[in-house]
Amino acid sequence: MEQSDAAIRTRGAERKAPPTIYDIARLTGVSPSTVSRALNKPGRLNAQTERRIRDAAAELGYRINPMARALPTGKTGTLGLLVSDITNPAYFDLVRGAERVASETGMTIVFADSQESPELERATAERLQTSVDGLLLVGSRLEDHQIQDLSSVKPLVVVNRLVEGIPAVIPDVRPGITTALELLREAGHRRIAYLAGPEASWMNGQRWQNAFEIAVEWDMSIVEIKSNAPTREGGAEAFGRVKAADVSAVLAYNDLVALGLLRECRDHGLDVPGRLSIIGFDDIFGADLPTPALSTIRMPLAALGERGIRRLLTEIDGGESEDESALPTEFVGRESIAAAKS
Amino acid sequence: MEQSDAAIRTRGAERKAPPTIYDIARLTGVSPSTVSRALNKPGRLNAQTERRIRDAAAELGYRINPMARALPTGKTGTLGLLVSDITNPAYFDLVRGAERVASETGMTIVFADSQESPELERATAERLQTSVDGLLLVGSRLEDHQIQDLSSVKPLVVVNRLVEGIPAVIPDVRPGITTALELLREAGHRRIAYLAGPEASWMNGQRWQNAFEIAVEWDMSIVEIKSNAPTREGGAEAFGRVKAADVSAVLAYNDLVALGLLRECRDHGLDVPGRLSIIGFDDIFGADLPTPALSTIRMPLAALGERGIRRLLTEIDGGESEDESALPTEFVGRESIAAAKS
DNA sequence: AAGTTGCTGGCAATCGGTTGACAATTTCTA
DNA sequence: TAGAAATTGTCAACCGATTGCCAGCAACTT
Repeated sequence: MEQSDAAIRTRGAERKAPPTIYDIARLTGVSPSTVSRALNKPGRLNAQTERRIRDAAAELGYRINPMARALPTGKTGTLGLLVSDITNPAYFDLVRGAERVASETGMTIVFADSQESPELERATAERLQTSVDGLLLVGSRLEDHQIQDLSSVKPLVVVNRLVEGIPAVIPDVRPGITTALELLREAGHRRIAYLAGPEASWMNGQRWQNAFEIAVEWDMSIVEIKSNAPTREGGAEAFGRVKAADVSAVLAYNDLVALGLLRECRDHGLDVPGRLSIIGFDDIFGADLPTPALSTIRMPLAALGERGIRRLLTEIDGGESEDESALPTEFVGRESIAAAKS
Repeated sequence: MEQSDAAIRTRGAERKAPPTIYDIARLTGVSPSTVSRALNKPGRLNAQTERRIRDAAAELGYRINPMARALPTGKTGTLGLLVSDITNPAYFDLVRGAERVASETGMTIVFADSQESPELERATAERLQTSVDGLLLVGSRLEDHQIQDLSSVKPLVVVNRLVEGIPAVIPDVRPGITTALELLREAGHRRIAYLAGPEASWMNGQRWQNAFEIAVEWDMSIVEIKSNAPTREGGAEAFGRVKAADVSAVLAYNDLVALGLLRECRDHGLDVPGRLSIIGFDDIFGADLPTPALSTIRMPLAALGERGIRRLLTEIDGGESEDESALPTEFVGRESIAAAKS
């Protein structure tokens, strides 16, 4: 009974309109523009007047209406963050980093994902652009010119991607891969495979490219194996091809793929790391959970998110920040690698 | 060289203002209000005129300015989604579900987390409220009256929580817990523990309450063990207390805690499930990864997200939807439980 | 033929802030 | 003490849509 009464009360409650600067103006006997100045241009007004207005605002519980402000200024106080797949744990830390910087600077982040679909990505990006001050594209699957087009509308920064003329924040995968391959070589591995990610992913290209160069330089044989999706399912599904490739170690596009493959190996009785060593990328949540725990190349995700937002903010301010150096990656050794069977 | 040229070109580009209805009006020789009608009130205008205007809009690449529309209508087309901890994989599916419904209905979701801090949650909620049409509070750590206060400002729906007078979407944990305890009892367990979550979590109360009732009914002894945080660290940290409690099975507040405890057991040589059975809640990403794989009580996360948003939308429309039934949970048996040592 | 009705489209006010220009008042300078 | 300079607050236009009201016109009634 009480419950339903309360329900009616709350639902029926005609929510009173929030106070505006006009209310404050009336209460303090000044004009609305004066209120606006008191709140936004400290020092522009007489100190007493400003005090009086601020007090009144506080008393009324005034909150600025972002929409109303956005109209004349064109600034919404919102940033868009678009990732390729929200269910990839790799984005946790990145989002956290981005969020921290944003809230420090009083910005709000709108978070969306494109579910690995370029078409959906473009549509979402365009939709977001109408209501944000700038866009952060993480691991975009769009083509260069599409990104450039978007960038001509509103400030835009890419993460994990390089596009001509577009400000970017990227990691340097070289150190991590170098350490990983070094270890493999020392452990006697001579034939390795790279289990690929999406072709549209720039990051995938980087990882393959670097692994390739280093392997060649060190006289290890390396092959690229396709996978259908950068997910655990995709990794599991590639098991047959990996097995057929007759390699002793696999570098997988990311930890999801690596975990999928790892599990499939176990289910098929293929000993990891006894007969096959597996290395992933990202060091996502859960990489340390399986037995054997997954070795991986850790990306500086939080830093990528932070820098990405910071870069976007200076871009919005029209600032001329030079490109910063790529953020280093790091190999994380766990149990999924061992010496190659001779 | 090319790169820096391009950089200058794009950065220096004075981005042209996007087209407005005034541009369309000028181009087609009608008044702006007519353009507005053509675009929003199909049928209100002469079919030919409408066609002409729509074509012109398409040609100019017109996109409505949500801010400008929000001012007179008061509708922003945005919904706020506030979770307690963005790094909890349990929210994946929930967010995905919410996002799907939102984008189906043309709404944008603003996603934020409160990092388990009630103070931050309140502040974030208030900030969001100024720019959204409604708020979805998932696993809120606020007190009832705080939620009621928020609800008096803008439409609000809670998920995983019940507050008097506030529309809610919740799961029914009973079936899952029942099955789990049934299994434990059949396996000979007589002394079990519940490893608690945050006191401010309503869901924690539910899980404990139900487990308690069922255990008592079935003559199993049950104790509640505190944990400091609903994370893997929190679970690991509780190991000592669990061990000291001399129980043969643990029901943990969520999978994160369960995974933390599981790992700590392994590291301390305590055999799971040989000497201790462990069950979590949520069935998050990674629950199946460890050895032994974690048994858990799965929550209908995607459905919670979907229903939450749908409920919020009818709330915004002022619709009088009655409360739907709670969504059932389901026990997922994996390797982390076994017969109790006699 | 006068009156009704229905369809089209324009006018103008409005949402809640921001900001350049300016007037009124005070303070400073010589 | 007159005149210049600095300070303080108001006016009014503007951002880009939405919408109630109304007028013009054609078709339809009776």
